[in-house]
Amino acid sequence: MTEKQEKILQAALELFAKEGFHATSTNKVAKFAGVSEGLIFRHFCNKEGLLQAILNSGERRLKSLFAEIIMETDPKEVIRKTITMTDHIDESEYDFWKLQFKLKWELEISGDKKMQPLKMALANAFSSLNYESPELEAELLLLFTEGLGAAVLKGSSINTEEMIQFLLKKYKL
Amino acid sequence: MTEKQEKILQAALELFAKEGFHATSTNKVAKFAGVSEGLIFRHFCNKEGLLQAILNSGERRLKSLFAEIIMETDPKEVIRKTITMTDHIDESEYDFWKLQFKLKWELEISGDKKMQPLKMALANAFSSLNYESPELEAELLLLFTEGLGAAVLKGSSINTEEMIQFLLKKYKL
DNA sequence: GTTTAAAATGTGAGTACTTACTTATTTAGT
DNA sequence: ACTAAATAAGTAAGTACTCACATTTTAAAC
Repeated sequence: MTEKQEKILQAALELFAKEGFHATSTNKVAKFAGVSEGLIFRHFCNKEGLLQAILNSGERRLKSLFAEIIMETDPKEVIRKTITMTDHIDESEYDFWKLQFKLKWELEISGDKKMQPLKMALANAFSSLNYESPELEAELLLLFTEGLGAAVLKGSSINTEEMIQFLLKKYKL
Repeated sequence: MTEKQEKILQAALELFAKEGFHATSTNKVAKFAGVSEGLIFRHFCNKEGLLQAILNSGERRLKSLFAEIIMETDPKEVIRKTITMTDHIDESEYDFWKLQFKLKWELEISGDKKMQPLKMALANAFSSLNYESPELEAELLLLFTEGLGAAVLKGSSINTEEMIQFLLKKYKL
C-alpha cells in the first residue's frame, strides 16, 4: 500500500461520508487527495472498487467493535456494552460510520448480516437473565442502538449520555 | 395541476425513492413519465424544484399521520398510536416514506423539526402517567419508532407485528 | 355559438459541462 | 534495466438545463 493509495482511500472515505457516493466524482476525490485521477483506476479498477476497498479496510473496525461484546461472558455486561456502544465510537471514525449508515440507504447494502452475531449474543444474554422473549429483546435493543447511532451521526439534538444512562437504568444495569 | 405534471411527480417520487435523488437523472424521470425532458423544467424550474414539489405534496401525509396522535387526549392512546404508527402506513405510500428516510442521509434534510410536536405530545402523555423522565421516554420511543420504520422500509427480516405487540406489552397497553 | 388571439402546455433538438474511465508516456524504486 | 507508480491529456456517454417552435386550452369579442 503506497502513500498515495492511502491518501486516495482517506479522501474518498471523507467525501463519500460527507457528500454521498453518487454525489462525489472521482475527479473530486483525486483533487482532494492531491493525486491524478487516473491513479484511482490504476489502483482500484473503478469507482465501485474504490468503495469496496474502503469498506474492506473498515471491516476490522466493525468486527473489533462487535467482538468485544460477543466475547463477553457475563450477560449483564453484554447488554451494558451494547447500550454504551455508541459512546465508544471514536470521533476519528465518524466518517466511516457515517458512510456505513449512508450506504444502507444510498445503495442497498444492508449490514443486517453483520449484526447477526451481536443479535445472537444479546439473545443469549437475555435468555440467561430469564427474560420472557430474548430474541425480541435483542432485536429491540439493536433497534435502539442503531437509532441512537444514526441520531449521533446526523448531529441530532439528542443527549447521548443522558439517553444511555436512562437505558442502563431501564435494564437495571 | 395537469395530467402530465402529475405523471412527472409520480415518476420522480418512485425513482427518487428507489434509486436515490442524485442517482436519478431528469432524463430518466422524463422517460419513465412518458414526457419530454423540457417539461420538467417548465413546470418545476429545476431538479431541486421537482424534489421540493414532491416533498410539499407529501407534507399532508406527514401531518395527517402525526395529527391523529397529537389530537388524542388519552395519554395511553397517544403512546399506543405512536407504537403502532409503523403498521398504519399504507403500502401505496412506501415510496414517499422511503424517500423521506433516504433524504435524511443523502441530503441533510433532518425532519427533526417535524417530529417536535409528536415528541411534545408523547412527553405530556408520559408525564400524565407519572413516568419519571417523560422527555427521555418520549425521545426513546421516537427512536424505536424511527428505527422500526427504517427496518420495514429497508425490507429487514424483522417481524413488525410481533415487535409492536412486544412493545405494547412493555408499556402495559 | 363561432372566431380569434393570447396564454399555457408541451416538444425535440440543442447547449456547455461533468462523468467514469482509458491510454500513451514519464517518473521512481530495486 | 525492469517493474510498478504516477501523470496528463484524452474519450464517449451522460448531466442538468435552454430554447425555438408546435400544440392545446382558455377566454373574450363578435
